[in-house]
This record gives sequence, C-alpha cells and structure tokens, in this order.
Amino acid sequence: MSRRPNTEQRRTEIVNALLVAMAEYGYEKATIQLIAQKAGLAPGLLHYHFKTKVEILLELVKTLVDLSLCRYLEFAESAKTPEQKLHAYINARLANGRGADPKAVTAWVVIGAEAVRQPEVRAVYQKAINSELSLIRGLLTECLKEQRKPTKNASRLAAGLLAYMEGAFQLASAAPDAMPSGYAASVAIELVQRYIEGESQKE
Amino acid sequence: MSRRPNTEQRRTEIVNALLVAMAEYGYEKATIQLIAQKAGLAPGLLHYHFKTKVEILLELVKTLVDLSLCRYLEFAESAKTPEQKLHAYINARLANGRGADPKAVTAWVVIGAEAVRQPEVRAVYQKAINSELSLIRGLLTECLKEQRKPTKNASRLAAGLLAYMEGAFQLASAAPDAMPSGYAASVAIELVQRYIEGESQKE
Amino acid sequence: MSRRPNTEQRRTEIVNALLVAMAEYGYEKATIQLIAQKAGLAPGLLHYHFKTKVEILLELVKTLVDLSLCRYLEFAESAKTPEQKLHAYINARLANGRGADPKAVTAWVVIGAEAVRQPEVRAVYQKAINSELSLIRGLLTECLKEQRKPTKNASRLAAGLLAYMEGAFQLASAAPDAMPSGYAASVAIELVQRYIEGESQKE
Amino acid sequence: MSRRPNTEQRRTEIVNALLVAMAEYGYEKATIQLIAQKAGLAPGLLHYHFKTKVEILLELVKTLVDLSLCRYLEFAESAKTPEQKLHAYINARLANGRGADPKAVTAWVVIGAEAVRQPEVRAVYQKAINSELSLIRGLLTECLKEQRKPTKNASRLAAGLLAYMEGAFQLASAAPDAMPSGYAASVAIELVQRYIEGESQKE
DNA sequence: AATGAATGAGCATTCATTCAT
DNA sequence: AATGAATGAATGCTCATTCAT
Repeated sequence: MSRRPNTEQRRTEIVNALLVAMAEYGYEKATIQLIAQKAGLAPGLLHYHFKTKVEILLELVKTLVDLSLCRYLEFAESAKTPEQKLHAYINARLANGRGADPKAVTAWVVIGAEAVRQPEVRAVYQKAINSELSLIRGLLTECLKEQRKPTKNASRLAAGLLAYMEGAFQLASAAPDAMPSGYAASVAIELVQRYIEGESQKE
Repeated sequence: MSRRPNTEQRRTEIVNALLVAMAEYGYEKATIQLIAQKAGLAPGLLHYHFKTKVEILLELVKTLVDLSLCRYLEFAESAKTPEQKLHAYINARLANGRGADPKAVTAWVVIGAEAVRQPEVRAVYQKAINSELSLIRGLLTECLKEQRKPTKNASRLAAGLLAYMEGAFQLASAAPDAMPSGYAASVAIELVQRYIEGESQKE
Repeated sequence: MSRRPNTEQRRTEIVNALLVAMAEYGYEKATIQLIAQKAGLAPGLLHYHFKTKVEILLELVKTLVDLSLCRYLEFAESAKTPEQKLHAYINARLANGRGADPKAVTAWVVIGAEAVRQPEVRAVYQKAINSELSLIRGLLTECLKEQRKPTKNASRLAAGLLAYMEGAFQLASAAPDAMPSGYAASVAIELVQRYIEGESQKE
Repeated sequence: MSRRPNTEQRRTEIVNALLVAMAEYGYEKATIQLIAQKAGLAPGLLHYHFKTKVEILLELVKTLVDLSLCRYLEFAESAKTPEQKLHAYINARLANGRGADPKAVTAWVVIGAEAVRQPEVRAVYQKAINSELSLIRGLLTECLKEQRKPTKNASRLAAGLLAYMEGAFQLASAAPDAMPSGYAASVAIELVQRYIEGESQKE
C-alpha cells in the first residue's frame, strides 16, 4: 500500500555529500546543485529532506562530532592508565593513518569559519567546543591526579591543547606542505607531558 | 613620473574595509557593495583600484602579514635574550591588550578557510605560514642554543607553536566564551618553556 | 456499477481544505502540500482525486455557489412577500451570525482575483455571477411589480446590488476594522428600499 | 565626473510595468522577469531599485491612491454644491470614458486579494481604505447637512458606497460582460440620492 | 579618479506533478 | 486508494563585474 520512508538514509547521503563538497569548495561554493550531484540525487530532493542548506550543515556538525567521539573511544579501547587514555585521545585526533579522514578535517575547518558569521552554526560549534574541552579537561585532570600534581591548571591546559588541535587541523588543510610530516600528534604529546612534568608536586 | 595622487590611500581604505566586512560576514558575504559602503566609496571605484575581489583579499593577506611582523618587532624592541625575544613574539601574537585587533584575527581565520579552496589565496597563505615558521624556528633555535640543547626538534616545535596560535585565533573568533580568559599567551609560554626544559642537555 | 467507496468524501475533504488554505494564504501559496496537510491526506492522493490543482479550485467554486444558494433558501423559508424574500436574500449574503462563514467569504474574494487571469476560473466565475444576477433581478422584479413600479431598471439595480455585495465581501476580508460593524446588510436593505420607493409609480 | 541618478524615473517605469503585468497575470504570475520585460529593463535592475518584489507592489498602491485622488480633484474642479462634488467623486471613480483606466482598476482588485494574505500589503490597503472612507464620509455629510438631514448615518452610508465601488471594480475586472453597460456610476448616484431623500428631515 | 546604474549568470528555494511501491 | 519520495522547471534574489558619464 504505502511507500516505505527512506529519509534517514537520504539525509545521511546528503550530509556526506556536503562533507565532500565543502572540503573541496568551501561552504558557499558547495552549492545545492553540487551537493546533489555528489550525492547522485536531484537538486529538489535535497530540500525535500532538509528545509534549508544550513540545516544540512548543522546535521554535518553533529555527524562530525559523533564521528570524532567514536574515534576516540575506539582508540582508547585498550587504554588502562590516564596517560594511555590521553595519548589515545591525542592520537585519535591528530595521528595520520588508520581512519584519519582529511576531508572531515577540512570540513571541520570550514565549519569553524562559518561559525564566525552564522549564528546557528556558531551555536552548535560552540556546543561542540565545550564538550571537547570537558573531555580534554577530564583526561588531563586524571593524569595530573595520578602524578599527584595540582589540577587547578587543567582548564587552561585543556584550552591550550584544544587550540593546538584546531590549529593543526587548519594547517593540515591549508598548508600541509609547510608542516613537518607527522609532527602533530607527537609534538602534542611531548608538550603536554613536559608541561605536566613541569608542574610542581602537591604536598 | 606621473603623480598618483591618492591611489595608495584608496587601496588601503578598501583593504581595511574588506578586513572589517570579512570579520563580520565572511569572505563571500563581504560583497563589493558592502566593502564600498564600509569604505565610504562608490562600488564602481573598487574595481578601478583592484581588478577583482580576490585581489583585494590577496592585498589584505600582505597587510596582515606586515602588521603581524611589525607588532612582533615592536614587542621585541627591548628584548635582549633569546628567551625575551620568544616571549615578546608569543605576546605579540596572543596577548590581549595593547593593539590587539580581534577583527584582524577573525579576518585571518576567514582567510585560512578561503585558503582551503582558492589556489591564489592558498599560495599567499602558505607563503605567510612558511615565513612565520622560519621566524619561530629561529627564535626557538636561539633559545635552545643558549641553553645548550639540541636544535634538531626546533622545526617540529615551531610547527606545534604555530598550530597552537592558529587554533587560538580560531577559537577566539568562533567560541570566545568557551575559553578561559587570557589563557592563550601564558599557556603557550609555559608549554614551550617546559618543552625546552625537558630537552636533554647536549654533551 | 463499480463501487466508489469514499471518492466523493475525499473530494469534499480536499475542496474544503483548499477553502481553508486559500482564505489564509491565497491561491498560489495554497500549495498541494499545504492542502494535503489541512485535509490530513498524503500529497500524492490529491492528484489521484483531481487531475490538477485548478480542478480543485473549480470544484470549490461550485461548492461555494451551492452553499450560497442553500443559505438563501434556508433564510427564505418562511418568507411570504417579495419584500421578505429580498430581505432574506440580502441577510443570507451579508448578515453576520448564523452560519456566516468568513473563510468562505475570503475564499470567494480570492477566487474573484483568480478569475481576472485564469480563463477556466473566469468562466465558472462569470457563470456564477450571471446566475446570481438572475436571482437578484427576479427578486427585485417581484418587489417592483408588487408596488406597481416599472421593472425596466431591475437589471441595473440588480447589478448594483451585486457589486455592493462583492465589495462588502472584499472589504470584510481585507479591511474589516475600517468598516462600521454590521453595516453591510442593513445599509443594503435601506439603499434598495429607498431606491424602489423613489421609482415613479406606473400608470 | 559622476553619473546622474535616474532612480526616480526607473522606479516609476518599474511600478507601471507591474501595474500592467498584474492586470494581465495577477501578482504571483507577474514575475520579476515579466515586469522587467514589460519595462524593457534587465531583471537584475529591478532589485537594484527595489529591495523586494513586494516593495514594488507597495509603491504601486501609493501610486494608485495618488492617481485616484487626482482624478477626483480633476472631476471636482468645477463642482460647486455638495451634490455636484459627490457626483464628481462617483463619476471619477466609476464612470467610463475620460481617463478611465481598466488596467489600474484590475490591478487594484488584485491588490485587494493580496491584502488578504500579505500583512505588508494589507497595511497599506487598509490605510487607503480608511482615507477613502473619510473622503466619502465628508462628501456625504456635506450633502446631508445641506438638505438638513441628520448625519449620523453618514459613516454607514459611506461604507456602503465604498463597498459598492470596490465590488464594481471587481465585477468590471472579472465579469464585465455580465454587467449592464455603464450601470456603475448612474446606479450609484441614484442609490445615494434616494437614500438621502429617504432620510427624515431634521427638526 | 569617480559615480552609480546596468548586466546576467548563478544561487537557494518552491512546488505542481509524477511514479514506484 | 494511498503513500511519500522524486523530479525539474521556475522564482525571487544576489553579486562580481562592466560601463557610460
């Protein structure tokens, strides 16, 4: 009798097509026509499944946030100590290889620039940043505690690490050849490790 | 030979207007009309002084690079030791206060996203990144030398510091409320200092 | 022969949904999707029961004409004299209260504007106008005859009364607050009565 | 040096083109392309002189209101008595011949239907209706006073006359062939005259 | 140098209609 | 009968660029 809905699948296809198109052309130049073409769909169909173009972008932000969290959980699966978890996190975010997705990284960079001017995008971006900060702060706090170091600087260090990562994404997307190969994860780990070492012991 | 009465000034006005417009609306939405309005000029005049819109953007990149170098030189004026110079550099880039220009920072972030997709922009952006990397590497190398530490990691550390700064710009532009206030410069200095401290002495 | 289970009912539902949608959004903005939603039906179903959108509109015109005639017959049920019938008619069309349907009135106004440009709509609209004119002319003729007045102006007066009513519909739909409350029926009755009084007696 | 603005002229051209297009196709089908074509201009230019399509419509309303007032003043030029003025008004609005503009009438009808659904249009439409009501009320009040009749019904009668006129416009636009030729002005005058005659003398 | 109107390609979005299920 | 996804032409609007003055 009735036709079976396939909206969820179509929405996913469209969001992925935006990811690809944005990584290549940016948000403005990732036109509905182009996204439709990358998804192999008729342009009109995109507006059947999404009310506006920015709604696709908001969905993409969600998708990337989820993806990023999953990737950490995967990397952290066998991690026991706080330090192992922290390294798992940094590697999940910055290491090349296994499942690293340059297009997703570039899309994230473009989203960051859109967050500058589009309030709706900014809102979800900020939410994502806050979640990430919490996650990092937690990981750092555990490391500091284990080494009997004070945790009062955990927030500031977390902010620093997040900045480092966001910048690494930016540079990987826009000036990869200028950067030493594979620096990102290893330098991050060293910086954080030595920062913690440098903290004076609690009494 | 021929007098060019006010061409240079007009160009500067236009470039500054783009800076302001971009910080607020992004590159695509910073229309010629809008830039002209911000500059207090007629729209047609912009194409008299610049062939295309992207040419204004390229000029803006140059301007920002110059500005940024000047700012460092200003901060470093009284610096004697390598360490003082390094701190001067980091403060010039990341500290709030004197002459900090949030709009320029945001414009730079937007430029970074445009570099992802526009080859012409990418070219000048990469050039700027390379210059900056050289500058940082030099500063770090001096610091390491003075402390009789090996300099072989200077490049990788320089890359890390640059990533950190670019990310700090991004987050300051798109999620300022999420970040601890005034973290950027101080955390950067601590991270680098402890990294250097952590380097094993040369023999 | 073949059973048509619910086709008639569905068609009525759809026509009523168009009535409601048009009163709110006009004809063009009363989209198939919107009509379907107001009718609680799937969009595709509308084109099963009606070939095109304008066909629904034509059906609505018929419905409104029928409705309007029924309303008169209802009001005229207890009317004996020609004057009573005329007043019943005017009240049926213009009086507030019992069964007055502002949405139907507004829909009729919108139909009148569509008749300006759509030949198909214009055809049925004109047919409706002609019927109405005949009806009014008949009522007026009876009144004139009874008062032994000449009937040669009946057509022109009928046209005037019809214009008055159509205008009252228009103003009730688009500028209700500007009009004195409840003026429409009573002023119409007075105008017609005094017009007839003013006619010179037949000899 | 600078180019002379011609905006006022262009705006007038565009508004007139909308008038013509709307009389023929209605508001929705009077597309920007079509209006531009009727005006002999490039489509993009319409949005240079008007921000949106509805803004052209609002300007058209103003134009028609002005036109209608001018036409009355012209007709009333030689009118001395209140009755002459009233007749001048009715003839200015309803009589065929001299300067009668069927397209303007039809455009006004279409505007009336747009007022049903577009708040911005409704606002200016209502304002126009209120002005017109005031004008008519004034004319009727003068007539009543002169004949020493009470003026308490002037408002209701004015509303009735306005309704009559709006309806006459509607029918002239959508069903001209159904109406007796030239009925509108003469019947209106008779109706009003006999209404006033029918008012009981003041004591 | 400067103005501001003009152009036209391109954009997101809408929507009647079709169609496989 | 019914569903709801799919289509694609059309729409209002944007905007870099051009150009007559």
